[in-house]
Amino acid sequence: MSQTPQDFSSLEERITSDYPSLSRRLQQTARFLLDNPQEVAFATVAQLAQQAGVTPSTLIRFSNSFGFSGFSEMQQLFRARLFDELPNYNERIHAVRTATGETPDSTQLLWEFADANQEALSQLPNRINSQHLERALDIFEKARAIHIMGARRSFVVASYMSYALHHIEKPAFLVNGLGGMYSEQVKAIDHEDALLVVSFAPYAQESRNVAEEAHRRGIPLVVITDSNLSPLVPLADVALLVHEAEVKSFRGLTASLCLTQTLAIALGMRQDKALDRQRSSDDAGNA
Amino acid sequence: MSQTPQDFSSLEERITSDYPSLSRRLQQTARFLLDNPQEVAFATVAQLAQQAGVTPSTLIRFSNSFGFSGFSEMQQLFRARLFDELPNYNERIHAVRTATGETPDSTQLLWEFADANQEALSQLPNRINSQHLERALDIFEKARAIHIMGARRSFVVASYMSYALHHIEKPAFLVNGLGGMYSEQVKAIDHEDALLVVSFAPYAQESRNVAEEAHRRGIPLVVITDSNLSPLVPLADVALLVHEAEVKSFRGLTASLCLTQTLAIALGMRQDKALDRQRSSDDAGNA
DNA sequence: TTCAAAATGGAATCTAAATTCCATATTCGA
DNA sequence: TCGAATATGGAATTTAGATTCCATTTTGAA
Repeated sequence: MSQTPQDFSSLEERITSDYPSLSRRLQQTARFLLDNPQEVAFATVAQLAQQAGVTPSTLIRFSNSFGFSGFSEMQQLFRARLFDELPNYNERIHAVRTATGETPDSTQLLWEFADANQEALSQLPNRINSQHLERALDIFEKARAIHIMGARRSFVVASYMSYALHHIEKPAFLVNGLGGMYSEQVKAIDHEDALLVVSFAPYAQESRNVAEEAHRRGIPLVVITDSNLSPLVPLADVALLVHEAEVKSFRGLTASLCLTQTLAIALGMRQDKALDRQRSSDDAGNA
Repeated sequence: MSQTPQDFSSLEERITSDYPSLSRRLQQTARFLLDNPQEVAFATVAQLAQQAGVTPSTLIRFSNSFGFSGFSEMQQLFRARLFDELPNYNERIHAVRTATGETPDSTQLLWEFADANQEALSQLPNRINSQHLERALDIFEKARAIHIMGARRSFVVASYMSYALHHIEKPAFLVNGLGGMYSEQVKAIDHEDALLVVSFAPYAQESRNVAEEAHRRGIPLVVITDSNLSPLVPLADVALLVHEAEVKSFRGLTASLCLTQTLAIALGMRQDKALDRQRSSDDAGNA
């Protein structure tokens, strides 16, 4: 006696292996489901039944025969699949919580944070627009030096970017406002440089000011922020949006850090390529 | 009078441009919808309303105000988006990889980083020893103030800890070596305080010096590092070990950040509990 | 060929979700 | 500070969809 499948891939397997023993209509249903998993995730029983050429009852029976309480239950697996194979976040948290008793102790909390951050990371690449990413890199590559600004929470991201850029030997300066000299630091930015501003709700005033100043001066501006509604978006040449995990009303930074890491390394790879090209054209010239 | 949006991106645009003229609740709704398009595609009005912190009516009103006959009609756009944008995580990675040939472009890289960091996060809670975590929290809770030190890459983690502690209103000082004054800053640490040193291979000399100084003076020392073989471990009262992801020989920081987040919030929860206890015993005294 | 068992379709029912409506609260201008 | 206009929450209602049930059909063994 086999278990009811808990995720899409085991369901898929089960259907495939049981297929020969199914009745004509159920086979027809099976074929349809495996061929159109996307459709199944969204549509209603009636719609699917029609498309599959069976009756709604057949779909229900099919679900029941695989151990589900009804079609809806089975449909959840088709939906979860679209969420990058991740089952429902809340259910998992809940599972951990009940397993460890009522009071969430620090280890419990660690699980929750790790989980929430994983979730954020899994969605990050889907949410980042490839064109935007490329354009940000174009700007950085052209820039003689990159200036980076982030206040409060965003400072962490800014300092990481600064570190990573040093690592790939791209000139980088952290606009840190030491001695209250934000605006002086912005004034020192050359027109051949670029500026990266990182800012999340509630959007520190210092960051807005710096972004505005750079915008006014026509300095190429890339921003990393959390929403299209951020006041920095209208000022930016390119805006990269990240969505961070939140646990106990405290937001993480993993997605932003991961994006930052990517920006720096991608930039490093571009630089290497450019250097290679330069070398080989030099060789050609010498030959 | 503008048209009802027919696809997700025009809806997104419309929401963004109309945002300022919306009421408080509708703005809240707008933010939620734009931040969680995936969720919106699947969940029911009631679930979404709860997550967004509004009532179901608000979601309907929101949909109506953008010209839809109801929420369901608007939801179709969120679904359509998933339908053509997201085949499947693995398929996606593969598609990106083959489409771009051998050289991984920036988007490909983003997938790799996100994936690697997810992996690191998934192992983090298992690798962290619960007792160690608790002991670190004990030390922090007892401390009047927490001093934090991290150089280079670890500086990012240190500054995040500093931010997070301010957030929970625990006195925190970043030992930043401004003006080359590391040792002066360590000398200023009181015996009732605690020190957190973050250091990863190749273990910056400054961090070792600071840790040694604190150890000599008998100041409670917690370290976050990457191996039991780290020179900081013998000096520490508690050592927390994290294992970071590595892509293109570049290490991430997500696991350390996640641990840091946990430390801060767990500490915050302890403080709250202590405060509650204090209050209720005060009440008892008054009665 | 017949009959019992299994499968099927579709109407009837039941459930859950979407929507409407209205009383209350909030905002904003006078 | 008041009152009108607008916004909001939540209960009541409606609607759509899932599920069940049963009469009919098909299958396959004797």
